[in-house]
Amino acid sequence: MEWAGHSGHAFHGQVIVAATEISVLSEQFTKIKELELMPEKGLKEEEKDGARREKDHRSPSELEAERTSGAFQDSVLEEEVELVLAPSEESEKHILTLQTVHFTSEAVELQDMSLLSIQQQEGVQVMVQQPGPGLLWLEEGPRQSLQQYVAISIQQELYSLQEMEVLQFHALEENVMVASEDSKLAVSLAESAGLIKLQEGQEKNQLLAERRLAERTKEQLFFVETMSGDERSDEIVLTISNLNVEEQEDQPTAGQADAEKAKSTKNQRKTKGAKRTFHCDVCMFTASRMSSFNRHMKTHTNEKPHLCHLCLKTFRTVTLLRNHVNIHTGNRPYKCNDCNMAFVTSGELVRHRRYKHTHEKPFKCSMCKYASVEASKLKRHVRSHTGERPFQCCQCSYASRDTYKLKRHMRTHSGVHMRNLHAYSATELKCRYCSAVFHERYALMQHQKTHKNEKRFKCEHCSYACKQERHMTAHIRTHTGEKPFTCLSCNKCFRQKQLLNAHFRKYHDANFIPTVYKCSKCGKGFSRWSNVHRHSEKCGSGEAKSATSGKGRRTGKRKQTILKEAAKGWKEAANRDEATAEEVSTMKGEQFPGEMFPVACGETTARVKEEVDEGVTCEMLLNMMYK
DNA sequence: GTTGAACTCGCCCTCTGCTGGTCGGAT
DNA sequence: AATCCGACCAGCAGAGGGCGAGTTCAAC
Repeated sequence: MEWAGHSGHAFHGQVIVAATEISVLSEQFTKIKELELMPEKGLKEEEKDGARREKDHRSPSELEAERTSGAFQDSVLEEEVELVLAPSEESEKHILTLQTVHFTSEAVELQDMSLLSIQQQEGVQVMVQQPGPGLLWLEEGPRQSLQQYVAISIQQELYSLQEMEVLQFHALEENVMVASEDSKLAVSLAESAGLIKLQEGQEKNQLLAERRLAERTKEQLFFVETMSGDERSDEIVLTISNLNVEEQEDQPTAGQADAEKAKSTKNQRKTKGAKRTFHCDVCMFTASRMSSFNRHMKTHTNEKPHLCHLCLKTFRTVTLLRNHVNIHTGNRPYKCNDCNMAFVTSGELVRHRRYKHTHEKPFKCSMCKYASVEASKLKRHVRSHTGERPFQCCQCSYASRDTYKLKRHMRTHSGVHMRNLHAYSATELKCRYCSAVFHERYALMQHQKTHKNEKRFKCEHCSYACKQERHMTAHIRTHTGEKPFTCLSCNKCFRQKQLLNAHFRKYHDANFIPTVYKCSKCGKGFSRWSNVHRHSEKCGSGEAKSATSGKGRRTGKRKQTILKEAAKGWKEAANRDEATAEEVSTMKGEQFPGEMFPVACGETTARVKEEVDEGVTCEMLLNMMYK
């Protein structure tokens, strides 16, 4: 395994190899990197034409680079360095200790290069201590398990992903039967993932340790992944997963043709009998096919190689890019037959038709009659039953049942709310009740509340005080004698408009029937309720009865309250379908027949009938119900 | 490996109900 | 003169509809 950096930096790792003579120039790695820019293509080429042909297409400089690398590899054979990559327990993840071994040779052009050997220490994670690029040494240990994972953590402050951008592997493709030096494939670490396969049949120049490995195992398949560590650890995690599942019989040799390869692949699977299962090291994902596994692993990366040339937005797949471009071009091939709507995908059209036309709602609530077009809507709805509020406001105790409500709520902590209430106002905001001045509307409102129930308007001519300015205005006229309201019929003048209105009704309105309040004991009539009350205390009758225009026994205000309450109850009953609209409409205009109202309202109806009784028509009630 | 369908997530919108403040008319 | 009450408005929250776009999966 080789690591190569760019921009003159090199981080060169070699599988199970060490050397005292290293003559690898950074620019050679740059060329390797160029090859790696199209790893999939390279992979395809190799799979199609074989490793040797792929090599033959390389430029002379690339060949030179490879020869150099080969020389390096040859040389390192002379001085083997101990390395350990010893998987043990099945499906167990190991953390390797990285130790550094410095080169002593003066010939090493990469002066900062150091050598890393890896020793397994289960559960222990040791960081690289010294800065600068180095060699990563891996040696496969006793092959005991079906799946083995090795995670190597390297502090990001020492080696950024950019510095380790290029990672060159041996055969990377599933079931690729060639894993010779010549079939090296480049995979960018920026892609975060790649496969390395070590297997039987290494060529002469293959690394010694690889030979050891091959001797012990006929096939080793590693999945190598890099990712940024979390914010706290600030490190790069290199995960090497040994995907070798079981020893295979009748395995084809490296020199077989493509047709043979496909056949052999089938044979392998057939021979194996059991299906391979690929487990994602990052999440719980498993896949039975390598292609699915690879595709899934891309979801853990930010790799989006497909660029929209119109807005420079990038996408993971060609399909996504194509859909996106359709948005630019307005190309919406899926048109609704029932309206003029059109969509990019067929799924959107189906959903649209369910919402607008077919009203098919496959997702039904088990607790009520609610049904929805989409599962997410049902999930959201169920929270209204469970009371679950998983979205907590970070600034107050409010929690919402969905993300949008929380977002909308957050506006009360800023945006609309803040601008209206808490924004600084250059103009002075004066208190309407005193001389206080504020520059924030919220502060003004809070201050003005302190004036509530305060008789802040005080007469300068007497001790009179009141709460409202309009009352003070009327009072002042008692001192000034001003009477601005004149009766158009008799020219009599009044200080208040309402006094003029009362005068007009009493003396100039022929239809006006004055309210008479009668004492329930003696029947004496009064024009004001307060006079009846005062009289009844002397008369000993207790409660006086209102006889407003002879239509009721309660005061108008009390009757209104009763009717309002009853109307509310009836309306609720009507909403529960206990009274149809048709039934209700037939009541209109009729004298109050309580028995015609919904049975559920019987109690309320009876009370109203008792307390309000005659003079109340259904129309009056219905107007209250449906106004 | 590609592709399309199904699935999923997230955003924005409307409708509705509740609450508090203000104002003017009624009592 | 004092108080009550309804209309109106603004702000907020609950519930649900509609759709854009990303992800997963299986067939080819």
